[in-house]
Amino acid sequence: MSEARDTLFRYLTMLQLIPRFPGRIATPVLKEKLAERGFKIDTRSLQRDLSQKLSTQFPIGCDDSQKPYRWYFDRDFQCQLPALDVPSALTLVLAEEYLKGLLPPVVVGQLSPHFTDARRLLDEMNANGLSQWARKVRAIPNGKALIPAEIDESTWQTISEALLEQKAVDVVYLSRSSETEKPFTLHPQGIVSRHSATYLLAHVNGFEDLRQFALHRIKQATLSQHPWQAQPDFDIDRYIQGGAFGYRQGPSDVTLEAEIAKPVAWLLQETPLSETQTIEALPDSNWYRLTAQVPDDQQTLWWLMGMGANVKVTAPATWREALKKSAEQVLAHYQDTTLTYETH
Amino acid sequence: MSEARDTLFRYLTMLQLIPRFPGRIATPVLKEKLAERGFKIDTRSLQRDLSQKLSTQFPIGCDDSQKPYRWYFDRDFQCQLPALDVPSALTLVLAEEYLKGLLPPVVVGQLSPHFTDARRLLDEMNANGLSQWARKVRAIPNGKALIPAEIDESTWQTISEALLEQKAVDVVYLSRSSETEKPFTLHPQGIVSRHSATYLLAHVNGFEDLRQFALHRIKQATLSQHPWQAQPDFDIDRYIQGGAFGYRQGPSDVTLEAEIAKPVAWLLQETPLSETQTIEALPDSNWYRLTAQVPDDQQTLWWLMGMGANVKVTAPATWREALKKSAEQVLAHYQDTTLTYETH
DNA sequence: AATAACGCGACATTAGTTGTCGCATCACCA
DNA sequence: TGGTGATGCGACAACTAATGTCGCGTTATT
Repeated sequence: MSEARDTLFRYLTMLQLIPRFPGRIATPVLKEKLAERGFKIDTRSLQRDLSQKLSTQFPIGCDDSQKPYRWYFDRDFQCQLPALDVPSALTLVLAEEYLKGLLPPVVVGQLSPHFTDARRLLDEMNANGLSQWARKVRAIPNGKALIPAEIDESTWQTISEALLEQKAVDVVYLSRSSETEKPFTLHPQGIVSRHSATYLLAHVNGFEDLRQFALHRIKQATLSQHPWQAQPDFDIDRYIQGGAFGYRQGPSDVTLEAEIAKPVAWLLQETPLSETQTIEALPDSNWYRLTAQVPDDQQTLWWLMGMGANVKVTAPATWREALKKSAEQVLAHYQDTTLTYETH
Repeated sequence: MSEARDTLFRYLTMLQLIPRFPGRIATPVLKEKLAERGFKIDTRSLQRDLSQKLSTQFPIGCDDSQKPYRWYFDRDFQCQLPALDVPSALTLVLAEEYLKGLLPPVVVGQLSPHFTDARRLLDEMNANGLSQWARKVRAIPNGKALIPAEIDESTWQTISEALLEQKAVDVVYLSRSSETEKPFTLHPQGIVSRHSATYLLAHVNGFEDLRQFALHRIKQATLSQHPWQAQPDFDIDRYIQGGAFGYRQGPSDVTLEAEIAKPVAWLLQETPLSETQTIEALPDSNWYRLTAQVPDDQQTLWWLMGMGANVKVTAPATWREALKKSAEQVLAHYQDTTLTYETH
C-alpha cells in the first residue's frame, strides 16, 4: 500500500488507532491493526515508538499494571488537521450553546474535546488584550428550554454501539408506569432525540412490536449474547410521522392562510415558515396576509398557538377550529374561578 | 524547546499551520511560523517536506501560479487525533440534525468536515451488511422549525474574524425599513443567534449607541482600516435580558403554579422546567399540580401559551391574566367572522 | 533592466530508524 | 505451584532518511 515515506504516516495511523481514555488498546492488538493497514513492523519498533516517541510528545498514557500494556490518549486531548480556523471555532461555541439545551449532558460531553479545542483557540488568539469572546457570543434557543434528561455515560456508549453494530443489549429499565426496574433484552432499531429527551426504538426479545425506551430510564446496559433481530421494513420517518412522538403529520402539506401582525411578519420575512411563503400588506392596517405551504403537523399548530393574538388563521379550517376551540377551553379555565389576584 | 524527536512533531505543526482551502499559506510565512514555534529549519527542507512528503500523503494542494507558492488543505479534509469513536460519531449526527434548523446553512457548513468525518466512520463500520445508520437516527427539533436565514460564507468569515480580533468592518447593509443598501463602518461588540437568525451587535462608526445588524442583510463585508472602538462596559447578557430580542426577563425568578393535564405532567417529569420543580397528583382527576421556580421571561410565557388548554396557570397573576387576555383576543378574531368553511 | 526572492536538483554529512538477539519478567494454564 | 509462551526492554550493527549547503534558472518587485 503506502510504501514510500512510511514513518510519518505510520505514526499518524498509530495515533488514530489509540483511543481516547475510557478506551485502551494493547500493544499486540495495535501491531495487528497496523499490519491490516499495510504497516508490517517489528514488535520491538512498535514498543520503541510508543514508549519513546509518541508518549513523550503526546498526552498518551500507558496502563502497565498488566503485561500486554494498554495505551490511551488523555481524555480531553484533541488535535485537528488542519487546525480550527476562527469562524469554525466561533461556530462550535454557538453550537455548544444550542446543544446544551437539546441533548443530555453526557451526550454533549462526547463532543467536549471539540468545544474545548475551540475555546482554547479563541483564548490564545488574544493572549495579550483578552478578547473576552465568551462575553460576546450567545445563542437564544428556539422555544422554552427544558432541562435535558440526564443519562449515564456508559449507557450512551453501549446503546450507540449496539444500535450501529446491530447487536442486542441487556438493559435494566425503570418503567414509567410501574416505577419498578425490570430486565429486558432489546433489539435496537433506531434512536430519536426529541425536545430534550432521547428514546431508543427497539423490540423486546421475543416480541414483534416496536417500543420506545427513554434512555434516562435505562439504569444499566450491556451488550447481549442474543443475536440481533432485524426488522427489515422499518422506516423511522414513517414511524415518527405515524404519531409515535406526538407529532402526527398529515400525508401531504396544507396551505396555511392567515392574517398576521407586523412583528410576526417581520419575523417570517427573516426566517420563513417554508420555501413557498408569501407575505403581503393588508390595506389600512398594520396587518399582513400570509400564505405558505406547510406540513400538516402538530409542530406547526403549536407554533401558531404560541403566536396567540398575533395570528389569525383563515385556512385550513381544521386549524382555525382547533385554535378557536383551544382558546375557548383556556378561557373556560380562567372564567370559572373568581380572580382574587391584583394585576400590577 | 521541543528538541528531541523533532521531525514528526514538526510535520504535525506544519499540518496544523496549513489552512483549509479558501485559506492559503506561503512558504516563507510557514517557515516564519515554524521558527516562532521553535523549529528553525532551512528553507530548502521546508520545500522538500511540502512538495515531496506532505503533499503526496495528504490532500494538500499548491497554488504555483505565483512565486511564493501557496499551500492549502482540500476543502473537506478532516483528521482527528485520536480518531472518532462510535458514540461521538452518533452524537455528531444528532448534533447536525439539530443545528441544521438553528444556524444558517453556511455556518453549519463550517463544521461539515466534522460531520462528514462522522458519517464516513459510520459508513465504514458496516462495510458488509450496511448498517443503514442514516435510517436509524433522528432529531426532532424543539418547536416549529423555521428556515434559517441564508448568509454569505465570506460574510460569516469576515464578521467572526472582526468580532474576535477586535477590528472594525466595512459593510454594505440592506436596511429593513428602507430597503436600500447603505455602506457602514461597524465596530462589532457581540453576536447573537436567535431562533434561526443571527445578529451582529455593533455600533456605527462615530456613534455611541449599539445597534443590531442581521447577518443575512449584510451584502458585503471587509475588514476596515478604522481602529476598533471598544465599549468597555458592554454586557451581552444584560443587553439580551433588557429585551432587545423580545426576550425581556424580569430581574428574578418567579414561582409558577399551575394545574396541568396528564400528558404535560409526563413530559415535565422527563424534562423538567427547572431544577426546583415539583409535581403532585390532584385527587379525583387526571390533573396534576405543578410548582416551579422559572425565569420571568417571554420564553416561558410562550411555552405556557403553546400548551393551550392542557395548562391552567394559577400564579403568578400577571401570567394568568396574560394568558386569559390572549385567549380572549384569539377568540375575538374568530367570532367576528362567520365560518364559511366546512370541517372535514 | 537590475536586484532580490523563490524553487529545485545534487551531494556529503549527520541523525534517526529498523530488525535482531538475549535476557528478565509476567500472564496463563494445568 | 511450576512450566510455557508472551511481552518488555537494552544493546548493537546495518540501513535509511533528514538536513544544510551550493549553484543555477526562473519569477516578482521597483
